[in-house]
Parts: sequence; C-alpha cells; structure tokens
Amino acid sequence: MYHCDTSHRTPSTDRGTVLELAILGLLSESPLHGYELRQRLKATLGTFRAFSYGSLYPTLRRMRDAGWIAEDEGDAEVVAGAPPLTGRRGKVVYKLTAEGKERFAELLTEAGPSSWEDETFGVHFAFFGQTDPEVRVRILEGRRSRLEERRDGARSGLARTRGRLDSYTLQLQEHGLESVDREVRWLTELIETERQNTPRTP
Amino acid sequence: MYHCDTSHRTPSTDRGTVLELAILGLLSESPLHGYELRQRLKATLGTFRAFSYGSLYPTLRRMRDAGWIAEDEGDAEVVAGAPPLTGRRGKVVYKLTAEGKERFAELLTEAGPSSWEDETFGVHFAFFGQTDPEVRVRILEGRRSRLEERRDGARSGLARTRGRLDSYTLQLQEHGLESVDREVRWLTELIETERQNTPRTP
DNA sequence: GTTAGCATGTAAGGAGTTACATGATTTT
DNA sequence: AAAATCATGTAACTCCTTACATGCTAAC
Repeated sequence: MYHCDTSHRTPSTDRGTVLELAILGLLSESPLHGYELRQRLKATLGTFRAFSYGSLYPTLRRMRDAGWIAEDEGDAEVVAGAPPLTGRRGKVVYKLTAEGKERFAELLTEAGPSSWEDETFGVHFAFFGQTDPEVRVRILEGRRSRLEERRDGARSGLARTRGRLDSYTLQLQEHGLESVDREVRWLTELIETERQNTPRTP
Repeated sequence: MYHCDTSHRTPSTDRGTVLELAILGLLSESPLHGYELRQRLKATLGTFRAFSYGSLYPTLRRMRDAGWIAEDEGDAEVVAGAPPLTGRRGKVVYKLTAEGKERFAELLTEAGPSSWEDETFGVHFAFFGQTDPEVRVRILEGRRSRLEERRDGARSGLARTRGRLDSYTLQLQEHGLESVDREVRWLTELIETERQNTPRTP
C-alpha cells in the first residue's frame, strides 16, 4: 500500500515550525519577552517539549523580520533616565502585529497532517481554546487515525515476528502498543465530549 | 537548583548515535544489508523510532570507515557470471568486525544518561538480552529517576499555574503526567523482576 | 561585594529528513 | 511488458542543541 514513510509529508503550502505556532499563541494572550516566553513555553507544553534559547531567539528574529511580531513600544522597562549605552541590553518585549494575528488564525484552521503529527499535535492542542470547534474535532480524528494506523501496522508486524523476538524486545513493543492504545482511548473520549458540546451536524 | 536544561548533557567521552548502536546490535545477530537492516530496525524498535535511508546509508559508510563493520566476503548474492557493470549495484552485506563487536560490548556496558534518555533508552532496552544484568538494572533505575524528576517538575509547575490554565492545556498536561506515571510503574515492575532473577547483593 | 537568577544573543554543529536519482528483481 | 518492491545512494535542507559570551539586577 504505502511503500515508504512518504505517506505523511508536510504539504508544500508552508512550513510554520512548531515553535512559531507556540510563540504566536502565547503572544496572542499577552506581550512577552524572550525569557518569559521560554518559561511560559515550558509551563504550557509541559514535559513533552522544551526549546532552548538557541532556537528561541533566532526564531523571534525571523518572525520579526517576517512582520508577525514587533517590539512593543509601550515598553514599561525602558527607564527614561538610563542611557542606551552599548546598544540594546534590556528586555525586548514582543507583541503580535496584525499580520501575526492573521497568521495565527490561519494556522489554527489547519486541520491537516501538520496538526496531528507527534511533534505538532500537542502544540495545536494547547491552543484548542482558540480553535474552531469543527477544526478541533477534525484534528482529534486525524490524530486518532494516524495513531490507529501506526498501531495496526505495529500489531501485524508483531504478529508476524513474535516468535523470533526475545522477551525484552517483546515487552518494549507491547508497552509501546499499550501507550498508543491509551492515547487512542483518550482521543476518543475527547472527540465524544466535543461532539456533545457542538451537535452541529446531527 | 538547576538553572537550565544543562543537567542532562551527553558526557564528553564519545557520541555514538542511536542508529550506530542499533546497527551494531542487529549485525551482532547476523550479517545484513542496508534494506534488510531498515526493516529489522522497524520491526525491532517498533513504533517509537524510524530511520530513513538518508541517514542509514551514510551511517553505514561512516561505520565502515571507522572499522566497525565490513562488507561480507562470503556474499551469496554476487552471481559469479554477472559482470560488475557500472561499479557496484548489488546487495552490500555488512557484518561486524572484531572492533565492531568490541564497540558494541562497550556500548552495552554504558549505564549513563546516554542510555536512559528518551531517544536512546528504547534502543538500549531492545538489546537487554545481550546486556549484563547489573547494567540492566542501573539503566532501568536511571530511566526511572529521570522520568520521576521530570514528572515532579511538571507536577509542581502545574500546581503553581493550575488556576491560570484553560481546560485544554490542563488536559494535555494531565495526560502527559499519566503517561509518565505509567512508564514509571512499568519500569518499577521490570526492576523488581530483574532483582528477583539476580539477587546478587542481598 | 559576590552569588544567583534574569535577560539576550551567536557560532558551530549534530542528527536526521526530504526529494531526488538510479537500477535490479519479482510479481501480475 | 508493466507495476511493485527490492536495493543503494546523494545533496540540500530543517530544526534544534551545545557551548560560549555578555551584562543587568536583586538578594544575602
């Protein structure tokens, strides 16, 4: 059926890294500077994703150059009296621009593979509060079928090779399968809840 | 306590990518060529890790240059009659060299962070059958405390920010925490089993 | 007055993917 | 003889980390 892993390719439209989405999302709540941003990133995304300053700051610059974010003018931290010495060395507070808001809104409507893959799903989910209910369901379903696909592939592969595998490899596989199953059940519950709250197409 | 994520750095000793370990492990069972290797990789590591040819073949070359693997001479596939036309275009079967076996044995005794981080633990675990029982326990314990650390960090962070988080972010966090908890329990069971089988230091 | 935490950044590089290119062999 | 699968490879790129470098500000 599928001869490689080319089945889930990022669509050619545009890239939008995970980090960009996360930054847009956090800044859509309130202006922040880099350091704060990283802490909120850890708090919002929890265990499953961490970003270093080495990727955060360059990304902020790129996004500024792209016009999605801008340095906040009403920057309460720039003390009037203090001279700007060696160029800038104070907080740089970023806020969303109009284009940035548009961009964020656009990303929130994306319900394709780029919203349900391992690396991205969590970030999309974290901003479900701002996502359209119908898009939410489509993302959850996409994620679920992606996992089911993977689980079934692993399951049948396991059935074929079970005999040849030693007990450790087997336990690893089974633990993996159970994890996936667990996430599938979680998603199913979420989908049901979503449907109960929005019985749009009854 | 820890001011960054610098707490878990790869030790300066040597790198040894995950893929290298996996290849050494698979070749230690039997000689294989690249394509086969990739399939066995998928079968052995299951859902949680996949490698493309774009990383597999260059790695094989590097390992050959390093002297850990060599092209198998007793290559049953090289048909005697067929001329080698445009250079090589047949199967290239690799096998471990003496240095490769040494290297593999060496990697199997490593019970440091590089054996229990997310990306590497699974691969180390997959070769537990060839790993010393004491090393096994130390890796399992290392992995467990790593997860507990992370979980506790997330838990206390969550306790601090719980009020401010919307329900989706919260559910994401909680699902993450449960997943980690589940893995911790799994590890605990494995550790107990290991201890029962090797009551070395009673 | 020095340590700890806040704050911003850069250069080098690691680990891997994607997309392409090619050809051999087996199946239909 | 066409299609699928087996088989090997490379170049360009992505995304992110590590390690470093700098300096400000609060607390002890």
